[in-house]
Amino acid sequence: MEFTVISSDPYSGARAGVIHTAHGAVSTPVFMPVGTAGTVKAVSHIELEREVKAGIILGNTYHLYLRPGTDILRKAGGLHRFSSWQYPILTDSGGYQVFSLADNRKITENGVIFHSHIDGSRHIFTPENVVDTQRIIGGDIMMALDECTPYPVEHDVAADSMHRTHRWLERGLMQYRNTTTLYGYHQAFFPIVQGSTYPDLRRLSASTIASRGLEGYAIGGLSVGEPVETMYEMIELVNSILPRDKPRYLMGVGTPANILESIALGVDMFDCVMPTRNGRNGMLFISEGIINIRNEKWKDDFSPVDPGGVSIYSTQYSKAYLRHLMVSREILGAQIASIHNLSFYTNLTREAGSRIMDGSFTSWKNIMVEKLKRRL
RNA sequence: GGGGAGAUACCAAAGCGGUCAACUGGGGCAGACUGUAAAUCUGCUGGCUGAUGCCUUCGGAGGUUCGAAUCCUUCUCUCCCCA
Repeated sequence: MEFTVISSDPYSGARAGVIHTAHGAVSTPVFMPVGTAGTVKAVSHIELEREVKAGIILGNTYHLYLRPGTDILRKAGGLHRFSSWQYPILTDSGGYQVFSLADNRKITENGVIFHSHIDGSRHIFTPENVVDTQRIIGGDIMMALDECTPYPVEHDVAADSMHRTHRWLERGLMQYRNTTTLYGYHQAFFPIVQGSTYPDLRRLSASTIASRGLEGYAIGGLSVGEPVETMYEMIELVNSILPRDKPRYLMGVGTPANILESIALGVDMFDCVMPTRNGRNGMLFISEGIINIRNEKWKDDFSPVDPGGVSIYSTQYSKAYLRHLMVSREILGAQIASIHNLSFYTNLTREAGSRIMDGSFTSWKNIMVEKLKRRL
């Protein structure tokens, strides 16, 4: 994997670049739709390619390990072939499930013991076997097993957790280096910075991880409930330490405004379930702000979902029709909302990239952030 | 013509003397959602009120009772069965 910074914004930390992977090049800044269980919910790969124009999508180790399971994935020849997606894939390690499935797991030094949310069966995820599973899934970028700490958390708890994540990184890295791809192409391995909202921990975590000489670096444990300003402070601090010549991936973020602000702080890669999950629940991110399409006020608004949208799904269907579909719980409603939101997100990061290259990023970003936060 | 059942809030449907402004569903309205246990979850849904509280409601009218959606009389209307 190769990353090239093409242009840097003179007024902020923003940069535009390209990541070259075995399954193609990805322009950054990039938004990566989340496809947890081998599918970006409600969106086919055809629409993902043609309408969303997604350059790379996510898969999840925990979920894919449980279903369909590693035997099937190996027989299929990896997730690309299994799901018929020919572009890059990044797989999360299951570290987020340490946070989101906190009631079903136990953390030990060796790894995380999960009780399957599907059938209750017991499974242990170690830094090593999570690499093995990701080798089988075959993502272009694999993530180290980390512990996504909740917020708020005591300093000493956050420190213990962070140090464990660092120890797990060493073990995962060893496994990564002692194993090889199963399908004939390179897979990168990204470590994850933790440290909650404590500057000293974030600084230590970033410098520890930056010293590993890897192909990209992720920032985890944010957008878990902390004030947004605190999140930005942590990003800025971490990015001042992470290498400039490698991609920086802010995990799980966020709103359109969050993404633009984070691009300004030097983040290159994003993923978030918001455009899909919130979309399925009626929240639409459009050029003028945020709307809840289920609201009564849209019942006779026959204007396009987003007149400023780039996808035909945004411009062809009316708000009134989409509201009808959502209120009636029709499947098409979830599809249109998801495709619209995702195309909005990918277009936003794409435009950020072109603004960085032509030097207009910062002024544009400042206007857009205010606009995109508005509730209509 | 004879016999029987029933009328409760937007709809359906509990309740059968006080703890009922009235269970529960649906519908409606609004909110939440940030590396997806989510096409999920939460709240409100007679009026006024920040809360307490107050006022008007259970087909209509009248009555019994300290007190009625609940008991009695009567009227109106629905539905079912037998002719």
